[in-house]
Formats: sequence, structure tokens, C-alpha cells
Amino acid sequence: MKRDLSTEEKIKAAAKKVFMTKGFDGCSVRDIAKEVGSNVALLNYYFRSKEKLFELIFEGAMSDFLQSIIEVFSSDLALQEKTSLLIDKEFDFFMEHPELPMFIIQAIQQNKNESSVAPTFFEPIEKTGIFQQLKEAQTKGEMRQMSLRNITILLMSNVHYPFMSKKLTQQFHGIDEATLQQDLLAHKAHVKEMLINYLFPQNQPS
Amino acid sequence: MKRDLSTEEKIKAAAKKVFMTKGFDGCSVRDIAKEVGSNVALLNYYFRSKEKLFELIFEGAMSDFLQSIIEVFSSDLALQEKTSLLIDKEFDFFMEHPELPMFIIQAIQQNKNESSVAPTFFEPIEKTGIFQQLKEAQTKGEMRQMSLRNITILLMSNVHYPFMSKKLTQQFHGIDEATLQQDLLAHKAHVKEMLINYLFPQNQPS
DNA sequence: GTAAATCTTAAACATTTGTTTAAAAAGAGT
DNA sequence: ACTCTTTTTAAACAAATGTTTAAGATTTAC
Repeated sequence: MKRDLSTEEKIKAAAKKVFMTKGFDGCSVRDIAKEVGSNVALLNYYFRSKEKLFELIFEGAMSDFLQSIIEVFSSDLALQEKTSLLIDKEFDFFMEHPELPMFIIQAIQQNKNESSVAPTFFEPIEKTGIFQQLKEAQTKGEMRQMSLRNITILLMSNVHYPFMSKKLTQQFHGIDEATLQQDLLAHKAHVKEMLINYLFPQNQPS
Repeated sequence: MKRDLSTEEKIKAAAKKVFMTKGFDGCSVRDIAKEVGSNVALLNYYFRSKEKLFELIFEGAMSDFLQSIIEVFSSDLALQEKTSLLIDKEFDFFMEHPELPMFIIQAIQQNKNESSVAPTFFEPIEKTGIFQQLKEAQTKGEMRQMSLRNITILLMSNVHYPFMSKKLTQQFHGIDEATLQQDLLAHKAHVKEMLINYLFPQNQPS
């Protein structure tokens, strides 16, 4: 049947690259076609439209986004260790995919349809039992009393933003990519200590 | 000479509104013209092109962005109090201009030219003497030893990101605007306590 | 009041946009 | 070898894009 399966994949890879760097509005289908080394008709042959192609890439990105989180939450660790591990893994992940946080937030920001990301995002996390574990830790007094929403905001702020502001930080301080990379590693260490101390107050380093 | 000064200002206001919500690539000059209640030729009459108009709006946004920071840094307070006040004022500011952080980062991200924002941004801050004050506080042991860059990343992460991720947070947790507003206030309190404790370790609450 | 300068408009412009069409090229099955 | 399906291409399509033109309206200056 299929002559060459890789054509479809090549387009997806090219689309991902272009969408990630330029955004949906910032690129044309011809940009993607040029990246593939082909023409625009092929894109609409495999995927029905620019929008459908984008949705596909977006869902893939969200899936990648979710995967590393699920792994940590599903592990058999105490909450404090999960938090530490989560920060580690998220940083490692975004070190290799620094455009992802910006891409996702931007896509959701200008979301035309009303379809929520919650079903595909919130539920898989809930199924890991992390929310239950969190509630128990708070009841036992091991963890600071604060809402799940505020914990999420706190974590995501410190983990996502540094990658979203890469260019701003570079321009602001006049540093190159390598220096920023070191700063991000330093930031990871700071965030880990700071957040663990704040979220689990009884474990103050003596 | 000038018949009605407000025409130029009306266009700027409309452009700001449209650029902020849809981004440079996400809108057309006709969108802006419609917002003004006029036509596209008027935009190019007052401002030479879409790009020039955008640069003007961007510089204005950066200026607003800078102003509240400068005020705090120029005040005659101890560093810890300045930090606390900065977080307060930044939050108040972004509560009224929640699109600003996203707008600025997005504009810098896809910056065509190589012109850095440093001259117009870094220097005015340096002139407040805040960097000197910071260095002294670190020498005296009042403040944690960490680079200026990492302090910046830490502060900006916790202050900017929550506003950039508003829609994501809303969709993720399925909450309305009012609830999110309350969460942001709670987040501000958390950030203040957490950051002060981390940056100024000797002042642990007993 | 008249002429010059300034402001505003509608229309046209050349490109670029996403999408479709129809034909050619390549493969698969027999 | 031949036919049918699948893949790829070049060309065309209408709509939208940023910008310009040229004429009309309004204000300013004398």
C-alpha cells in the first residue's frame, strides 16, 4: 500500500520545527513545504489544512509535555522526593525542548475553539494518585497548607518561565547561549532548595 | 497646526489593544483600522508602516514595564523591603496589564533586528544604584550569595509567569476569571514569603 | 474669503496567503 | 505489460495582506 511512510513523518517534523520557532500565525504553509523540500499541495494531501496540521503538532507537544510529569507522579516516592525529581526531570526535558513552554502557552492563548485541555491533561495526572498523596501530606502536616492550584502555579512559574524568557534574559544581560545554560542549571538548584523548603517547612536544613 | 491630536493617540491606543491581544503576526492593519473606526491609509499616514507602529507600541510597553521597577529601586529602603515592595507593585501593575509580560517576551522572541533591549532597559536600572546595594548586602551576609542574573530569573519567573499562563491555568483547573484573580493574590503572598526567606536567609520567621 | 497646509477617505497596487485542481509520476497487484 | 491505486507536482484560485495613490474634506493662516 504505502510507498514511503516517512513522507508523512517528514512533514510532521518540519511542521513541528517551523510552528515551534515561528508560531501558527508567524509562518506560512510554504515555509513548512520549503522545510520539507516539497510543495504545499502535499501538506494538504496528508493533513487537510494548516489548522489540522497545527492541532496535530500541538497535541503531540502536549503529550510530550505530559509524559515526563506522569512518570514522576507514578513513581513510588514520598511527595518531597517527587517534587525534587519533578523539577529535575522537567528541567532536563526543557533543556532539550526549550521552545515547548512558549509554544503551548501561545497556542492556548489564541485558542479559537472552546475545547479545554483539561480532559487530556488533568485526568491522566489525577489517575496517578498524586492529588490524594498531596492531600494526605497536608493533613499530616508534612506539607504546607496551600491549594493545588497555587502549588501548580508556583512550580510552573519557576520551571517554565526561564525557558520562555531565554532571549529576554540573554539580551538583558548580554550573555551567550552557553552562559545562559549555566544560569539555568544554577536556577534549577535554587528552585529545588527554595521550593522544597517552602512547601515542606519542617525539613529546614539545620 | 494640528487639528486634532487625539487621532494619532486613538490609533496608538487601538494598535496597542490589538497588538497586545493578537500579536504582531496575529493581526492585520485592517483589524487596527477597524478598531479605530477608520481605514488603513490613515495608519500609514501617521506611522510609516505596520512595523514602525508596532515598534512604537513595543517601546511604550517596555517603558511602562520599566517605570514601576525604577520607582521601587530609587526609593530609600533596605533591600529586603525593596524586594517585598517590588513584588507588590509588579503584581498590582500586571493585575491591570496582564497581557504585558506575554507581549514583551513574544516581541523579543521573534525580534528580526539585532538591536538589544539592554541600553534602554539595563542602564536605567543600574543608575538607581540597586546593583551596588545588592552587592553590599551580599558582602555583609544579609543576602544569599547568588548572581544578579539568577536573582532576576527567580523574581521574574514568579511575577511574570502567572499572568502569561492565565488561560492555561483557567482551562487546566476549570476556573473562572474571578477565582483566578484570587489565586493570583494568594500566589503573591506565597511568592513574597518564599522569596524573602530564600534571598535573606538570616531573617527566618521564628 | 482665499490659498496653502493638513487630515481623511476610497480605490487600486503587487504580494502573499491557504486551498484546490488536474495531470504526471511512482508502486502494487495480477 | 497492463491497470488501478497511491503519491507528488505545477499551476491556478479566491481571499487577505501591507502599502501607495490620488482625490476629497477640513483646518489653518493671512
